[in-house]
Amino acid sequence: MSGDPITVARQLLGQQLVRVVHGARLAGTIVEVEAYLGAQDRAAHTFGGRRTPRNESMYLPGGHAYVYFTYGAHYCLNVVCGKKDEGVAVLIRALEPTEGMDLMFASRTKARSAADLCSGPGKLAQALQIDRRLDGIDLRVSPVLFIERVRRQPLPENSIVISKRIGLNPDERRVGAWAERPLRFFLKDNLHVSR
DNA sequence: CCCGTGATTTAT
DNA sequence: TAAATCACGGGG
Repeated sequence: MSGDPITVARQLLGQQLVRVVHGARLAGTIVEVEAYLGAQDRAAHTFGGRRTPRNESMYLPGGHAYVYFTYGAHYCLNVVCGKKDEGVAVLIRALEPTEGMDLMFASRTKARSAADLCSGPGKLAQALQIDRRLDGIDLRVSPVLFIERVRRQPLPENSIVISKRIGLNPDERRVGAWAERPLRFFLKDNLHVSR
């Protein structure tokens, strides 16, 4: 959870994201992530060192949570990595649910199957009851949201697929060619990846 | 394919 | 103060 965001992104694949609500565990295996590279990254919230009330927690030291609200409806969870004030993070885009699926279905009334539960950043936030109240928490000490390192080694290279990041607009002058950069990592053939 | 959604950011 | 943006999801 500290280090460069591409390395951290790959290390996060295959680990468990755990949320505890009223003593119950909701958890899933991380199957899709995206790296955001900070000031140089024209698609990152911290591009050019921009600092606003919304993105302030993205400048915290590695291991903290950056949770933001977007499109009037959805929360997205990032794992901040790197050092204080670097503004780099990994967006958690999808999980394969492993624990507390009954509670996830209760939070996500639109979900028709297990694959609908956490197959997108907004979906997993809803399934795990993640909102702005968790913005800025330290994932390494929090009892309500944390990562369990169930794998010691990164997954084999041939089980990971790399692509451009989702949802970025290349026509937007600010983003430009950064929309095409290969900074999305997901598990090959996994049914819980978004789209 | 299109559209709602509203907080947040950016332009006047 | 006003306008534009948006690391999305759901419905046709």
